[in-house]
Amino acid sequence: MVHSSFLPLGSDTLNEQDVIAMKTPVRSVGRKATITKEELFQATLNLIGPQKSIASLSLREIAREAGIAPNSFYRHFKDIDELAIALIDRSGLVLRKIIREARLQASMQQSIIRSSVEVFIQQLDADEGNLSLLLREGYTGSTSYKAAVDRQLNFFQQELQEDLIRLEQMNDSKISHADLVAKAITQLVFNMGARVIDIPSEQRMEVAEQTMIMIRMILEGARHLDEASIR
Amino acid sequence: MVHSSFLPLGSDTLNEQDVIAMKTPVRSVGRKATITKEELFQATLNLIGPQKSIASLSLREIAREAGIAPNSFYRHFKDIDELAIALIDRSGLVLRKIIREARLQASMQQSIIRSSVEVFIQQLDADEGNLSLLLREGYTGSTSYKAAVDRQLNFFQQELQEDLIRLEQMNDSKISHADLVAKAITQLVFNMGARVIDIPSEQRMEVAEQTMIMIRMILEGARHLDEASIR
DNA sequence: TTAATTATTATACATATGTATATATATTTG
DNA sequence: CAAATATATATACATATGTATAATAATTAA
Repeated sequence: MVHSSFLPLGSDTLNEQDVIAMKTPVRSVGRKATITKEELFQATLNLIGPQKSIASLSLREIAREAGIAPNSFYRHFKDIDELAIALIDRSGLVLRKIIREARLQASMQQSIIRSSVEVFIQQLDADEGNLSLLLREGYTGSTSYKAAVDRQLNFFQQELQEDLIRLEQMNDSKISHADLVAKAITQLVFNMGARVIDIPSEQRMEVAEQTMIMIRMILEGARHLDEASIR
Repeated sequence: MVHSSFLPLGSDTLNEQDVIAMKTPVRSVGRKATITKEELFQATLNLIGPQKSIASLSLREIAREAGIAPNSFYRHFKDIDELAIALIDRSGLVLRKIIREARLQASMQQSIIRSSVEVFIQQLDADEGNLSLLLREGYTGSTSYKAAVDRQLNFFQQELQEDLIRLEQMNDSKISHADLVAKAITQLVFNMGARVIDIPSEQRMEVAEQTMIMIRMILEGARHLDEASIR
């Protein structure tokens, strides 16, 4: 728990507890020791969710959650947009961890499909904040948000493409349009993530299974595409 | 239905007449003659865009754009959420027109792929407001927004599935998992729409071509999936 | 230590918001 | 045509927001 300050600033409307706490201030009136960017990130992650995008947050809201004065925000970010983009980049790191873990499992001769999808969903539980942020802001958000998300998705896609080529070579088969295959799979997986994010875990696996079948279709299709007539 | 019965709110599900009936507003001195729901829809569509979701709009903003007093809003909708859901449903109509047109072209023995994707993009130009709304609110927005969008996407998916089955029968081939094929295609097409929405027309066609290849992969894959070993 | 610098908070203000209440004006009804 | 009703506007208010300015406390430099 990083965001909690010593003051009950959480709500605007004071309750009895707050009033009592004010009689014996545990914190010096002047100032909090230090504010880290990470605290502001965490506060933001606490506030956003499947329902609430970054754009819908106010500066004061974030400051309140972080337990700092509104103006202190400016010492760290120019405005919320600047924080948002930094946060998106940060979430991209989480994502790359996922693909790397998936790659590890895939190179263990397991299915790259299963590992990708399952690790993705797994991670969704563990670190919901980061991932949901990425998923959402890719569709909403300003142009610069989208660009930031796109940058991160490209990492995912790129590493996936390399895996695909490597695995196909091992299997002595060859797929056409490896780039598009990687792109399509990325889209489907992220779409899955977006839809799965606010449903209970049990139902998630069903969606995951469906997604795996879709991915199998794409892979099989890519293998047979040359032979197929173009209509 | 929760609406008070004396209000001329019509039905929740809009028909095509409602959409077409866009009256030009007549301004009188003291007061506006009548405010139609359609005017509020239009005002909202004017305000939102690739950058701005419904959730980010204020009631006063919409009223201002519609040229009415803030309080007049309440005569037509309980709050912005109610308007948003009605607007999503309305946009679904546009969508269904698209799939119908695509189906028409497909039954002309043209490729269902090409017609689906091209008509979709075409429509994106003609009626950007409606469609982008649907695309965006499906990922952002409250749970009820998502549900509303989902409802509309299911129409698309359902009709597509029927087309697929019919076309495959005509070709004497058979695909497995027709439902998943329809779902995957729907996802890819909508994803395409979301990405394409704020880029110039020339570049759109490239993304469209890519999407068509992806769809071909899925179709080919579905045809060969039975034979393929499940790994 | 003391002075200088930096980070944080306090106060303040113009502006925007949702909505309650009251009033005015169309439209419908008798 | 007038009364009744439905519908739009005007006014008002409590509250929230971004941010400018000033004051204060912690940290660093001297």
